[in-house]
Amino acid sequence: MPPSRSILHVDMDAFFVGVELLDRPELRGRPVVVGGAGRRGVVAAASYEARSYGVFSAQPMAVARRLCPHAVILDGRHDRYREISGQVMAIFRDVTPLVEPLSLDEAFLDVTGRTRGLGPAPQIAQMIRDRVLQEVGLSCSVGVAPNKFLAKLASQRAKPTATPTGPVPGPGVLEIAEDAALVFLHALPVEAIWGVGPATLTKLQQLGIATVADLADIDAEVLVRHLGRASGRHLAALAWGRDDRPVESSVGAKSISHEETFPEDIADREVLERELLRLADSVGQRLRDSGVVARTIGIKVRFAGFRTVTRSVTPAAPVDDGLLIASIAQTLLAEVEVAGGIRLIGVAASQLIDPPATQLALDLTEAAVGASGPLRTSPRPRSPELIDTLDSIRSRFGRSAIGPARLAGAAGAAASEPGTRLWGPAVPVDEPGGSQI
DNA sequence: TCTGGGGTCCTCTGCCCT
DNA sequence: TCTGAGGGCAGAGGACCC
Repeated sequence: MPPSRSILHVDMDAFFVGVELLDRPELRGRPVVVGGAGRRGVVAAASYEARSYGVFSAQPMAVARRLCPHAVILDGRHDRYREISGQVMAIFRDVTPLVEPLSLDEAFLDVTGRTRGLGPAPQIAQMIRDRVLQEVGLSCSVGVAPNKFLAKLASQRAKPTATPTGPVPGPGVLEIAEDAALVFLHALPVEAIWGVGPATLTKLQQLGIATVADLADIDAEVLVRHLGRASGRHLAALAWGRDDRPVESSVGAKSISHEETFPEDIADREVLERELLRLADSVGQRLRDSGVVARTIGIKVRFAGFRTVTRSVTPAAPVDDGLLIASIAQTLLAEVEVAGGIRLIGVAASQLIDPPATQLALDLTEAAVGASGPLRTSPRPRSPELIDTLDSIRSRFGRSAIGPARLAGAAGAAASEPGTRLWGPAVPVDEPGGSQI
């Protein structure tokens, strides 16, 4: 029997909205929605006042507007959220070094080794809540349990709830003790389990499974047959509250990607290639900022009818130069029929590794050819010194200070910076072009 | 109503090599 | 020389999360 652990799951309450209210306190108490304001935008976060009207995350913004016409709708400011998230994570790391961020607004903490000095885990949880409120000005909810799965369920139960008459505060801290876990767990609907989405739910319902208790009763091999080996075994264990995954404090990114939904579908290949160049440039910049190179480059294309395809290739040498990534992406796009219109395009770098000791991809064209044949457009190799110089100009004057000449003067979606529009296309705006390479 | 952006993980298939 | 089994890897796509 392994020794019992004390795991916390800390989840910020309506984080993006909370950050906006820090900067605009006059909006407190009003329904506030953060997300893409354009025709194809979706809701990224809603205040509990807005949720009382039926607004929720991932909902199309058009629906949110109809449900709550008087809501204040704000565009997201990702840099600001990242900054505040850094302050919150610093508090967590002050409590324990074992912090595993899941996203900007939530993290697992293993406080097993801190209970002797700081008191029982629920007391540590309350201390964290108090500190986040006092030092950052935001509220959060904390789940306390012997493992990650139960801690996450607990934090969801600790949160405020939205009711038709307005928000109702939650307990803030909720502990699921080991001996009470099964009673709590088996009463839940099966979709409460982390990892059971619409597709898995349908399969489980076909097996007559509606609650976690039903799931616990069924033979694990039946689950494996219907859901696959990994998912089947994992769900069978979770149904009994078993989850021995450790809190991992140093998990590096496994892929870096940028994608963009256009305000209108695009069938012009030249425009799409320009978009790929812009996205690839950003991906390359982030790879270099992270000090990694990518073994695999892929594109994602979503057609007008919402069908999505991906294409990827592993070149002979790893890459981190935006121009080269763009060439690879454009080669992949050449295999895709775009005449019917494209609503989304994306570039992804995966299989991230440390840069090789020797300078990578000096012959860039050869590196990119790899297994996939010749590039559609062969980039002129850029020296590491040139790339370093460009990076330092951007670091000093901003990302838009300098960029590929092909992007200069591009309007609308093609002119904005990937990563700045998070929740759908905005209304196209004129932006000044930066310097050119 | 009409579906974002950035991720992770898993499964399946086909290919290559032994 | 041919054939089949099995492992490893790449590529594509699905599902899920926040």
